[in-house]
Amino acid sequence: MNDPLTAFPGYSLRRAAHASSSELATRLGTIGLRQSDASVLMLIGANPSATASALGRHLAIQRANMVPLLKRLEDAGLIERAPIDGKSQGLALTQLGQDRLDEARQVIESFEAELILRIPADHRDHLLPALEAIWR
Amino acid sequence: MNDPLTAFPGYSLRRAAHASSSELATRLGTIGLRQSDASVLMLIGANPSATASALGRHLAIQRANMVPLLKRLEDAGLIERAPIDGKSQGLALTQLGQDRLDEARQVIESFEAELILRIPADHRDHLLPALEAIWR
DNA sequence: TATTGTTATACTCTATAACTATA
DNA sequence: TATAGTTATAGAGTATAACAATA
Repeated sequence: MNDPLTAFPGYSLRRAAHASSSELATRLGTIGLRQSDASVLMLIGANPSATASALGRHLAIQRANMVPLLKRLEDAGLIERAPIDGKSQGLALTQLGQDRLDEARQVIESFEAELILRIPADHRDHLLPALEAIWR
Repeated sequence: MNDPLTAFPGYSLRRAAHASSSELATRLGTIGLRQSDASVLMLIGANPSATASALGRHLAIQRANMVPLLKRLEDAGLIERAPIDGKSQGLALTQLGQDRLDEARQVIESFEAELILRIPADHRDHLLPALEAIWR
């Protein structure tokens, strides 16, 4: 089939992200996490007592959409909240959350390693800086 | 904020695709098209009398999800269907569809040109081959 | 006044299963 | 038997508006 789309980096970006994302989602699913769950756990792990709003801003997830996400993690016993002041609450991993994060990190790191290996060596080191120029 | 995610190409791939995708969606919205609409129009334009199933396979859109998409394009008077045999139907652009495709192409091409310019020159030519290695 | 957390809601995208009719 | 088109449906991601309480 004649394909005028694949010449566009933007189109390939979408297709590559979708393919890679589906694969990672499947793997994280085996430990009961979504990609957004894993992102939030990693960010809380690296920033104990961060607030929901701050995490959302950093991850480009809106405040309103953080609510069910955090509720899910809390209901699963992975995170807990502690009041900072009357308005904000700091988030932290429980021990179970820390353990789950360790599992997630293993899944993600082996996934990322395989992803990088798929890229021909002469293009490999250019990918991350090129992508960051697009969204950062 | 301490961020362990941005070191991962897979994460940056998602963020870059989302950022780029939102921007293009906004621009295509001004001419009344979604990204999937524009993709399908471009593919029909380059492959007259292609079937819905074949387009879907090529674009990674499932048969079932092609139905409302094509109905929308047909209702808007952009495409028409012609029976190939008792089972399949070939898709073609109407004159209105051809005109809309020309508009979409302008939007996409200027978008893609800007996207490429955002990437530092020494990384620029590596992006497309790296992305294609991921999903093709 | 701006921000935090929240509720409610809606739209889009994606996925699966099942059905009919035809190749 | 496999394929094309279709229906119905569900899950997930994303977006906006609005509200109360607090900084």
